Amino acid sequence: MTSTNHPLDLLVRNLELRARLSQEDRDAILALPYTLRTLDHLTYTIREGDPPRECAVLVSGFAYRQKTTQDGARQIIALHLPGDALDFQNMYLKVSDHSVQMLTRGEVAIIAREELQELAQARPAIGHAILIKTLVEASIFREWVLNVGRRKARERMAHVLCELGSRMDALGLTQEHGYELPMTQEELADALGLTPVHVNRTLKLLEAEGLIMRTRRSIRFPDWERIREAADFNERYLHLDLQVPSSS
Amino acid sequence: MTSTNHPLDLLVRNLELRARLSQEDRDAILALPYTLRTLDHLTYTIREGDPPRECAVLVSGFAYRQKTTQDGARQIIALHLPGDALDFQNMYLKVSDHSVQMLTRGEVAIIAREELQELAQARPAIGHAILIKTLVEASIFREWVLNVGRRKARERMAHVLCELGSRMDALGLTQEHGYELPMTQEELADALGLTPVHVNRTLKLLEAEGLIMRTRRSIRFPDWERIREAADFNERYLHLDLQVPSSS
DNA sequence: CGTAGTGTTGAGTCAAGTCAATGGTTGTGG
DNA sequence: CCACAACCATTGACTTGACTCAACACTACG
Repeated sequence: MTSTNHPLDLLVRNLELRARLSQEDRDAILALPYTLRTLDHLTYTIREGDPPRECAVLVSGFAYRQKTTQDGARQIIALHLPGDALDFQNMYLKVSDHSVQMLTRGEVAIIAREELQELAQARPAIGHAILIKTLVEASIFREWVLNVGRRKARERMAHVLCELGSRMDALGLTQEHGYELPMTQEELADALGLTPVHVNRTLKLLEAEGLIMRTRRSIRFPDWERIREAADFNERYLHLDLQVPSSS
Repeated sequence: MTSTNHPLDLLVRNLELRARLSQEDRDAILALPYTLRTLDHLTYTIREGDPPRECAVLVSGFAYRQKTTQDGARQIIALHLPGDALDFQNMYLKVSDHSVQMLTRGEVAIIAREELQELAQARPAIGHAILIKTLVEASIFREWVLNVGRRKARERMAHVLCELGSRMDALGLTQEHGYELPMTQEELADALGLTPVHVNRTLKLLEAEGLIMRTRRSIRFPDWERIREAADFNERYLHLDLQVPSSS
């Protein structure tokens, strides 16, 4: 199922969605030494408390960021799609403050932290692109604080479904406003700050309202505008366009 | 009340807590052109939807980041202390995805976005320091997702009180584990994803448990270890030490 | 000394959680 | 190919943490 392309191709395309790269920049990224590895569901890429030594780039499959409280409650902080670098948030810090784990089985390209840091320093455009990516990730964290802090279960659920839809769409992973949702209801609960039981009820509610259609793990939106509104979803925070400041 | 020092001194010291700067770096920051301005409570530094043109550095007073839902519910995403740059999160993006507002009256040094960006590019150590600061801010966002998503009101409240205590302590703004809490209960509620009424009850509960002492807006912790435990507070996520990777 | 903004308290309601049982799917090994 | 096991989804009955509404008290400042 691996494409015939270079595994880091997705990363390059992902960075280029947000920042400009020259041909040399692209080539330099593709020239990075890496190890390709297939990871199972639940495999950790990094654990809270560990010093980051490498940066994993998701080639296929999905992953998430996660923190837990003392008494074991888990909160999923972010979801990651193919092409995402999983460790930009960690690799410049001494100790990781959260864990990253595979949401599905998938492939990962592992790059040594120093290699990536040197490249970012040697090629400012790449360093800039990485900065932009981390800033956009931070923006998503902020939206999640709002989502979990101030929206009710129905809107909250609709909101993550919209976010995933938009982000998958930007990567061309959707089929007519529908996609495979690679999460169990328990995982959804941990992303939303709810219980699995309530997630189930909320999904059924959205379904009864005609806002979503479900078959097993696949989600479709019969009317994007309607769910967008129900979710209070505004994709501005995803910063999906090229981040070249309007110079004036 | 302005110190006789350079207004950007606090920023330099703040950056140096996390990254190494040379004397030339320090001087270069202090040589930045800026405008000093006194802002009242609730004045916006930047509004969601606006293009960032400048970066405000907090010289005195407090500020916060904020987003609101369609129906007007507000969530405070982060709190800022003197020395914090309020717009690192925005200034490399085309449009701001959230607002920043003064929590108290205070002074702000305003620097043009391009000036700061050019400096960051010309002096890699400064660029690196800015990157580290944004990464630490992102770490705090993540902890807030966990706090709001998975902790009950009592722990949640205790947790922000601890965070503020720790951060103020790092700046030398506390007196024996106590500090002036510059927020109304309504603002606290918006930071915690609760209602003002419940904030009031939760504060009284913590007080009754002997975990905090209050007089008007001032907070003291009779027993830091006890509240730390009650809050499930681990300051790792604040990355309070110098972020030089353990090379091995 | 009056007024506006905060803080405090009580009573009643509701969204979401808990507990517990039942049903469905998928994958695996006999 | 079937049967079982493990995991996941669904549902109902009940509980609870947090919200709402509403009144009242305090404090600071003009």
